[in-house]
Amino acid sequence: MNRTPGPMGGDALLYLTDEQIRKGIEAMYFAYRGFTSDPDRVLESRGYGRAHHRVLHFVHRRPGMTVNTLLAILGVTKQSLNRVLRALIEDGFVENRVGRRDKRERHLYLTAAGTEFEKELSEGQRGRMRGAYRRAGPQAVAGFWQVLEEMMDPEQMRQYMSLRDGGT
Amino acid sequence: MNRTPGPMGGDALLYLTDEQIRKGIEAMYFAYRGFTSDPDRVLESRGYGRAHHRVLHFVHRRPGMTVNTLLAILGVTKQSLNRVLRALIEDGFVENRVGRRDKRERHLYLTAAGTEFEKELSEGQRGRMRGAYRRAGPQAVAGFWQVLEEMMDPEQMRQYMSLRDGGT
DNA sequence: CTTGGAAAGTCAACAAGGCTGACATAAAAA
DNA sequence: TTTTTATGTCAGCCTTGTTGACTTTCCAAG
Repeated sequence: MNRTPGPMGGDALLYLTDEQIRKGIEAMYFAYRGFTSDPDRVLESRGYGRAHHRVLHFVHRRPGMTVNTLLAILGVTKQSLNRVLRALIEDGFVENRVGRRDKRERHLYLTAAGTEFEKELSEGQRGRMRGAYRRAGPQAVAGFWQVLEEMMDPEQMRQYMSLRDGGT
Repeated sequence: MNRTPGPMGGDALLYLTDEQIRKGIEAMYFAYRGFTSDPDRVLESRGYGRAHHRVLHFVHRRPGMTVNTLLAILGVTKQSLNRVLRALIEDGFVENRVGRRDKRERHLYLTAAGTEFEKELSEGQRGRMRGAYRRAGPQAVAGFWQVLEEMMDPEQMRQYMSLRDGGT
């Protein structure tokens, strides 16, 4: 479907002026800002930062994930993660269970309070995305997805998709 | 087009499970990371950060913009911007001209070196987006745009779109 | 069984880039 | 003349990233 010459004898590439590309870059910037603004407000009121939100999000998505896995997903150092994770554990939002098969590993879970907090954090974000999806329509959403996928780092994504930490 | 019931008697809303919405949230996170990774590498090699890139980008897009305008776009404090802007001016990438009509204002321009640097910074990003656009196809791109626009803060965007700093 | 390496955690020190508050100067506007 | 606006600057704080060094616990290979 792409690469086929258009009616003007050119091809889809011709429509991608530098101006359009740069507008796309700005759109990503502003959209990402809008996208994080809701949780940011909730986080600030509770004395947390975006780093805490990321931990809560991924632990919610993959309960039982190990610390090492989380490190790989977030792409930060363990010292950096540890500061954030320690706070969340001390405040009772995240739980740290010793691995059953491998006792060196720690598997991460959200507590009831953590689940509640994560829900509160992502509520605005989910509402915003739901609204955007609804107003733009299903076809637009499909396109949105395709382009976003193309922008991700393929190496990174292959790694993330293959994660499957079970076991206590 | 939206809100019209589909062939199943339901409507598009039915397809938006919580799982899909949350996957969309993750897609934004990972895509944004991929999106910034190219310039980040260039910046690091030169001892700059993302904040410098943002300044170069917007000054390139709107030459002659005032400091106040840039502050409004970036949404940071002037103390924070000043640190970054000062470095760019001292290093000869940005120029600071006194306003003609209002001599209190400083209008910002990229120098030749600044234009070059900006180009180098955005090169990878533009290539990535161009590739994503091309592989996903024009229809997908239109949808991508629609959804991104819906995610931006409307207040913020109305403000940005109306900017037009002329004058020296 | 010993030993090497992996998983996790911690301390210290540093940098970028946000923030607030206080203050200074020049120029426009009232 | 006085007030307000636009800009710039100093000092100090916070979060979240970084390196480097070191410990404890435990698995696994020899």
